[in-house]
Amino acid sequence: MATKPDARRRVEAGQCDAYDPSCPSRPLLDRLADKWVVLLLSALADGPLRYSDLARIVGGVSQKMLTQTLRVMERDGLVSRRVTPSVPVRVDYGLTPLGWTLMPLMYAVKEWSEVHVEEVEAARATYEADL
Amino acid sequence: MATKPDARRRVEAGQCDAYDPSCPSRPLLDRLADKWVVLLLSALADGPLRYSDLARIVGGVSQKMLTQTLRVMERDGLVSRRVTPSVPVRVDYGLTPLGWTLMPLMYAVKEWSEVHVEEVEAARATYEADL
DNA sequence: CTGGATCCACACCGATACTG
DNA sequence: CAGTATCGGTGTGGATCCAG
Repeated sequence: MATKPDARRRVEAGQCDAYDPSCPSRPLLDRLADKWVVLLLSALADGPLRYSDLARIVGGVSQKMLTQTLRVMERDGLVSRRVTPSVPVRVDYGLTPLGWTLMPLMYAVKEWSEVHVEEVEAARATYEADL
Repeated sequence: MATKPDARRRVEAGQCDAYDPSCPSRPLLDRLADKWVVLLLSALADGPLRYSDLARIVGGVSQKMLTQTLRVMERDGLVSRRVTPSVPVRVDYGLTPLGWTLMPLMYAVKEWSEVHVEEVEAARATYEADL
């Protein structure tokens, strides 16, 4: 718990600003602002899931994007990967403590799109009509 | 205020699910899960801003992406665009009531990346080391 | 079952030049 | 000031095949 106060101090001191393209938080934000990251973190909200479960829950995701996104999230310390060396092999993905702090935000974005999609569609229809 | 209860009912009934690629909320989520959307909505948290202000605050954004992203957000009913026909012309962008409900979520994501960037960098270093 | 590897079309996006 | 238009490199991402 030594890095969080430091980071918070840097943020308050304006030393870490996602508005600044040279700040490390910018590429991080770029990785997080991703459709699959939002859906995968949301899917893991209720506990660890197997690779095939994630592929089933998150519809339309290709094997490539599923594996690729999980790798990046694992690399960033958001999800943990546990391999059970059975035959066939079994792999479970779960949220790390760090990923657990991000999940609610992503879940909120997913829910927002579900709840407000009709309002957005209506706005789009109005915009088209006024064209 | 008639659409919101309907939408919420549809969500609770499972008729609107971002996990389903054929649900309209999926392409919406895809548009929202964007670096520039997060930064622009966050930038408008303190009130309307001019085009040039947004370009200055959100570093590294090209004219093309700035205009394009603002157009999509306007079309989706997230931001309002008000033109003052002076010379030279002045354009102000602000959050709509709908955009105002989304802004806190995006702002939270931006702040998360700023606060936790060091932890993520540390996780990445560990991942590289274990390779 | 859980990927890794490859190919390739396409969309994205930055740079640049130009305009009311 | 606030865009529009266009071009071209680059990366994304789906499909497919293969492997442990």
